[in-house]
Amino acid sequence: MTSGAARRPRGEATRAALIAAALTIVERDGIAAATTRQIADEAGVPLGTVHYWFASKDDLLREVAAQLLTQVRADATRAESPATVSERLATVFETYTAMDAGRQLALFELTTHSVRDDGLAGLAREQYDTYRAAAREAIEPWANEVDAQLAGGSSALAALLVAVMDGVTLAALADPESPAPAEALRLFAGLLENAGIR
Amino acid sequence: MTSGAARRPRGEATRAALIAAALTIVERDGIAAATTRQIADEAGVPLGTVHYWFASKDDLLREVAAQLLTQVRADATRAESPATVSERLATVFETYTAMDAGRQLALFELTTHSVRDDGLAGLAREQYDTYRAAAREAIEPWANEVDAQLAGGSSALAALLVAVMDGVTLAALADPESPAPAEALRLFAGLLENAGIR
DNA sequence: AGCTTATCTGGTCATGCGTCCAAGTCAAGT
DNA sequence: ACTTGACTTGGACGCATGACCAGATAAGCT
Repeated sequence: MTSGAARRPRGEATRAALIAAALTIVERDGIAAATTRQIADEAGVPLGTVHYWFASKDDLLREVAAQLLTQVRADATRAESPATVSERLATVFETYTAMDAGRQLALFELTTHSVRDDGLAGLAREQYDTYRAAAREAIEPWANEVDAQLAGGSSALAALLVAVMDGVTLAALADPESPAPAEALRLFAGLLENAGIR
Repeated sequence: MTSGAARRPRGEATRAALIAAALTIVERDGIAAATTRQIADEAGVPLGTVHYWFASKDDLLREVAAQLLTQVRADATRAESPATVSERLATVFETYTAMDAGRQLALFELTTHSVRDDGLAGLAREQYDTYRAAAREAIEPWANEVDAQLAGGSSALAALLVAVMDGVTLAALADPESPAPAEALRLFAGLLENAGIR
């Protein structure tokens, strides 16, 4: 990460490093552990630098959240298009579970934190808008089929997919040993096929 | 002369009051806001009392979690038995949404907090065991039907119900204006009926 | 009565927090 | 060569935090 860019204002690199460091800590240790000191330490810069580049800690947090959502979008579009919905569901699930557990937790923490804290208002909504958009895009190939056969159409299905993935992920985080999340997901795929979606 | 007002020792009542106060704060302002001082203040006792009754803040937190789970169990069993699964689903959803938003958030915070913090290890697992048990109990009347028709049986259905409710609830918290959560739930009920569960 | 034990209380401790600032550094522009 | 302005730095500020303690008080027992 130290590679050149000598022509550009060096400062921006520091700013980016701080965001990256904050992201690392949020994923590894949680939002609560992301203090200004820890972040500065992780980035290898003195404490004072943090407040030169960010007016407040919440400002930094907002940038971290934006980066997190960008990664979610990237992960969502990266998955290829399998033949059937249940295969698609399986790959999406794999993408989720392959994702670092810390990042999964961070996304949940981000939601609750945003709902509680006025300083981060609206962030949770953007987060779930992003989720639903990604899901809608993922089922795009079956859109016509779904719209014809399912109440609420592909929009409702996208929302349901997000809900199921969220619930399954959270349950898997809470109890990694339990087979319940995987079973639930398999059942859900069966229900979809039952409804004529494949 | 120190201010008189010699109060009589209340014993265990003080302990219970502290747990109740902590619960109030956790639901109203979040786990992060539940500091020992805030709790003592809410309970109307001096700060020192907190550490007389609880060895550490985590100890108090554990009691709060236990109380929270007890309430969840009570809410789950309180609901009456409707005629069909989709009606049952609707009443469960109402129970969830009727629940204070603060409490819903608190339960999610509890999960993430427990997974992150070694001091509260195992709590999240107990939480989701409780959820699944409640769900299994809720669909008990249809157990035979479900076991015969659905892959994974009523155990898998219970897990899926929990996942859907969790996901839908979280989405509703993140964006109270959006109709997506309700749509998703309606679609899910339709999928169940499609599978022959009523 | 005195003695013992449980409960309560105000104050103190070290630590960590977000924020701020005055002085320092250094490359680019004149 | 000198000024400018972006960038960096170490230290400081006031406040909140979890934990702890020695002394005060009340209740129960002999």
